[in-house]
Amino acid sequence: MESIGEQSTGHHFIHQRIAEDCAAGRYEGRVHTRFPPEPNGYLHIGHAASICLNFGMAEAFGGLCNLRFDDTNPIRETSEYAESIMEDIRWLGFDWGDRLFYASDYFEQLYQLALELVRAGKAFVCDLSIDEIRAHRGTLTEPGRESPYRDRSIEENLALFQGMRAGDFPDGSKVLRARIDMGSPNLNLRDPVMYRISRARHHRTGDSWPIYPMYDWAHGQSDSIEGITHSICTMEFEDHRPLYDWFIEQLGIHHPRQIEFARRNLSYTVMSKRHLLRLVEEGHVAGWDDPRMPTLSGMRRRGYPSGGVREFCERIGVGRRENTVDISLLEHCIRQDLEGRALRYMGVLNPIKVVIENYPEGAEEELEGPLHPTDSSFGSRVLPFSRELYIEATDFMEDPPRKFFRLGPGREVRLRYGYFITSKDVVKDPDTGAVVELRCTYDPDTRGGQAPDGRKVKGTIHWVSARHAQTVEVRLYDRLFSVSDPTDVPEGGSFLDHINPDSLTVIHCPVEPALRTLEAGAVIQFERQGYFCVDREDSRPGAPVFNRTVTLRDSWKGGAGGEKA
RNA sequence: AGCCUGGUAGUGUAAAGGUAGCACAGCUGAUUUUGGUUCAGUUAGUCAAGGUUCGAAUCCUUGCCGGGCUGCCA
Repeated sequence: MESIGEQSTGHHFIHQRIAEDCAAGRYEGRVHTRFPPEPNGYLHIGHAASICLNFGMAEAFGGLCNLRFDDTNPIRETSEYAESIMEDIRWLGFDWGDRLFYASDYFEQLYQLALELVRAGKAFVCDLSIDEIRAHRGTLTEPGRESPYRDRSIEENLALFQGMRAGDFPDGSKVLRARIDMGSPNLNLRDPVMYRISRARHHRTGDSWPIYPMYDWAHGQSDSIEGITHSICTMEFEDHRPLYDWFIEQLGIHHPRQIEFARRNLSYTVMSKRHLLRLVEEGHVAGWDDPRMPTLSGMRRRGYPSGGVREFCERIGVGRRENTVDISLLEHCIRQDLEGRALRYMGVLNPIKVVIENYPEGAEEELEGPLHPTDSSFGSRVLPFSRELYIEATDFMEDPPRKFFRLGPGREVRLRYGYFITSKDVVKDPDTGAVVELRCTYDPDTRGGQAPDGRKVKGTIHWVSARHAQTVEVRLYDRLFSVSDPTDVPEGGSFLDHINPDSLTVIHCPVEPALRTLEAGAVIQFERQGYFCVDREDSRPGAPVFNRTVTLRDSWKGGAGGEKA
C-alpha cells in the first residue's frame, strides 16, 4: 500500500504480496518458503506447479526453500514415497540443499508446545468417542456443544496428556483438543483435535510415539519452527488460517504469512489422489509411472523434458479461482523444448512397400541426412537406400483430393534426403482389393532431394530401406481420457467410463538402422510423426523400445478424415 | 441453510480509477527437403442490473453463478 512503487506489475499476486512484505521490511526482508508434501503418494503435475512456485519465489527474492515432509499420519506414509518425491523434485531441477526436514523431526518440540497450551488452559484432554465428538461439533448452520471434559483442571489435563504420551491409554480413547470456541461459524475453531492416540509404527520415529499430532496442529508450528516467512498453500486451507493464527498467537512464536492459491486442473486428465490410485489399482494403467499418467514419474517416462514441464508451470500462472488449464498448452511447452534438441530420424509407423522399378536389383548406396534441420552441430547419419523401401501407407492415396501433396497415381514426391520418385502402378490384394505395394520409378538426377532442372515437388515423405530396416517396438500414447473433464459424469457413472480406449497402441515397425545404437532415455523425433524417447525400463542393447512423447502439430485438415478439398 | 471465497476471449493469465494486453487453442497468409519449425496477420472477453466519478474490469449496492468447509486425513 505504502509501497506502490515496489509493486511491479505483470507478476502474479503471490509475487506481489511477497514484494510488498519485503518493501515493508517484514521478516527483515527475508523470504523463506517450503514445499510440504505428505509422503503417501506420487507427485503429479499439480505438485510440480507448487514446487515451481515455492522454489521459484525463494529464488526470485534471493531466499531459500525447504523440503519438508508432513509425515504426521504413519499409517499412510512410507520412506519409499519420500524417496520418489525427492527424485521427482530433483528431476524438475530444484535443490533444497541441506534443508531436508520432516514434521516428525519436531514431534518433541510440538509436544512441548502442546504442553505449554495445556498449562495456559488453552488445551484439554477429551474422552469423547469419535462419534460423540462429531455429534458435539454441530453443523454448518448450528453451533457445536462443549465437551463435558472441557473444564478439566490444568493439573488433570497435564497429567492426562503426559499419560497419553507415556502410552497409558488405549488407541482412540482420548484426544488432546484446543480450547477455542464451539460456537464459531468456522468449524475449524470448534475445539479442534491436536493429538490422537495411535500405536502405528512411524517410518522414521518407529514406535517411540503412541500419540501423533494432527496436521492442523503440526503444520503451522513446523513452518514457524523453520522460520518460514511465506506459507504458500492451496485454497482449502484458507478456512484453517484463523486456527493457525490462533495457535501462533497463543504461543507467541514466529508468525509466517499464509497465502492461498487455487490448485490447477488439467483438461483430459484426472489429478486427485483418489482417482489416480484407482487407475493404478484397477489396472487401467501399468503403474504410477505409466506414460499416460499425469504423475511426474509418468511424464518422465513418457519423455517429457523437465524444462518443458517447468515452462508450463510458469506459463499457467497462479490464481485464486477454479480453473482448468488446456492440456494443449502443456503439449506446446513440451514440443517447444524438444524442437531444438531432439535428433531427427525416420521410422515408418504404418508401412507399405515401395519398389523402385528402375533402380538396379541388388544395388544399394549410402545417403546422408542431418540429425537436425537447423543445428548442424548435431552432425548427420548414414541412410542406406535400395530398390525396396517402406513408406507410410497414409502417404499414398489412389484417389487423392486436390490438396493432397503426397503420393498418388502418376504423382511425384521427394523421399526425404533421397530421390524424387513417381508412382507408376499399384499391386492389390486379389481378395480384399487393398493396395499392398506401390511400383514407382526414381529420378537418378535428384540424389539428395534436389532436381538439377529446378523442378519442384509439393510433398516430402519419410522412408526406410526395407533391406536395412530394423523392426522395433513403438508405443503410441494418446490422452488417457476422451473428454475434457472426465469427472463430469451422469448419475451413477464413473470417470472410468471416459477412458480413451486408444490411449495406448503398441506397434512393431521398420525404422532406419542408425537407431539401433540409441541409449535408454534418448530423445528423438521421427520426422513428420512426433517426438519419442527410448524407454528406460524395457529397452535392451540393440533393441530400443520407443515411447511417443507427443505428436507433431498437424495442420493438414485432410489428415484425419481424408476430407476432399 | 451458515461461514469463507471467487467470476476478464474457447482455456489460462495481466491491467491496483485513465487505450482491456499476453500466451495456448482457432482461422489466414509467407517461408520451408518434416503439412514440423519460423514469421506475419486475424477471430474472440470484463456474470447481470443499478450507483459513485469527467472517466469503472477496478470503488459501492443488489442479484445470479461457481468453489471450499460438518476426519481422531493432509
